[in-house]
Amino acid sequence: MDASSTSVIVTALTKAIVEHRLLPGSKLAEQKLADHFGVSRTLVRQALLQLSQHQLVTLEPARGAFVAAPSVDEARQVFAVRRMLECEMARSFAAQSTPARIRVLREHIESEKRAIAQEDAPGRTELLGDFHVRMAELMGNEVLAQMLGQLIARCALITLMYQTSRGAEHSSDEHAGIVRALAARDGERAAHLMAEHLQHVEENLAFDRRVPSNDISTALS
Amino acid sequence: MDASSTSVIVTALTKAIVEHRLLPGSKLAEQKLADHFGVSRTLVRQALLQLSQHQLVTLEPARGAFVAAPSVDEARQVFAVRRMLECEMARSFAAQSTPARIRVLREHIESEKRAIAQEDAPGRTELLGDFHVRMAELMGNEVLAQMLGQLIARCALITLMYQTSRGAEHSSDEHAGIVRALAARDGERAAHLMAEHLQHVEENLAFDRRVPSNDISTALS
DNA sequence: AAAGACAAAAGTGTATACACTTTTGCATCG
DNA sequence: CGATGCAAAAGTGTATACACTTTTGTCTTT
Repeated sequence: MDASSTSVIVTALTKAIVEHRLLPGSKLAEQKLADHFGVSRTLVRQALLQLSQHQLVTLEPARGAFVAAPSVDEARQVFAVRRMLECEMARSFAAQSTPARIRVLREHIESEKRAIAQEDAPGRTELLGDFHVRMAELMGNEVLAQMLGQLIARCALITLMYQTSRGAEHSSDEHAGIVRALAARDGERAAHLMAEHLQHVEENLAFDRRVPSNDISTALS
Repeated sequence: MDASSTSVIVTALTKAIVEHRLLPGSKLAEQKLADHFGVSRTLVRQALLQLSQHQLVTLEPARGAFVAAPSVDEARQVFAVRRMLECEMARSFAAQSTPARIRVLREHIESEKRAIAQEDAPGRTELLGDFHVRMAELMGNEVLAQMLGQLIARCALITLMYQTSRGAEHSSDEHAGIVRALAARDGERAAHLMAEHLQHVEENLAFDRRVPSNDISTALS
């Protein structure tokens, strides 16, 4: 029971959705995807089923699969969960901070800065999210890392349409601040900065323009 | 693209796994399950795919599906994530505590006590886990509730084999203590009690006997 | 010309078929 | 007697077939 062919499709679709090459509400017809990937509908269905569990795709009975259009409300809930997880994560990280780990994070921030300088919007957003996943991985907790990965992919659907280049720079600077606190093993400060950071990212969302959408009811609401 | 037939299978298998009618390591042959549920392998495969994403089942390429046997290490990681989430959850809950919500929790604890008195092991374990899911639901955060639900089902695979009746009573008492703190809107105390509670549940695991298993390598390790 | 009905087309939901891999049991050989 | 090899059996992985639902476009009726 192999997932390799399926996971290729999942990865490709995830990337396309998160990078907004597929807009929220877009129909994902099984046969078209099957043709595109050169496989049968069977594998496409498996992939769509997985994506629906990751909340990147919604399945409507007998109508098919559509790129998810998370509501602002849903995004808020996701951010609330991220705050719960990530503030504690920052605290724990500080307690078990090592020079090697700090170096990894600093290097990651360098990549962020490069992507921002080059105005590489998709790469930028991906890296800004990956900073948080990287932290989770460094803590050696795969469960946490996987969970955060899903939560962050889920927000990416929303953040990408709102986040401006300025917001990106701001985020990267805040990452740097968090790493400084971690390096100083100041868990309280790290947790506090993380909370503020997520607050800022979230604030960048709700008070901005609406999202372009392929879904009629969303577009006209 | 309906999931209704599939979800019946998912629910049934989840229940069977969590209640330990299917032991960790058991082979889940597609055709046998298909015969049992009176459907084709197609739907069974969909269900197994979902269960593997919930980490209740592991898929080995070309070898099939097996009931997951989470390692103690994995369980620890799950508990670490639960502590992060649930302590913060308790704090937030206290801040927005209402008499109605407290009542729901108190009533839930009554059910726990009944199940314990009747020595209903599966029901008891389910209810003890549901207390935490119930809290998440009362906070109106579906994302959180769904996530906790998965985490808790995942631990159930391990906890059920270790938790003694005494441990169950202890847990229920600790739930009551948490609710008292919530009712008093004492967020700090609620968070602290929640941390202790999860600590206790976790401690009940690792230092106990090994798990009976159908999986050879697990059984002989 | 607008509304409704109906038929064709498109697309999903499930079952089945078939290729390929792993497992199992037996026979052969050392 | 134990080990090796091989063939049958069992089981997974993917494709295809077919039933049924939704959508779409046209024709009729008012």
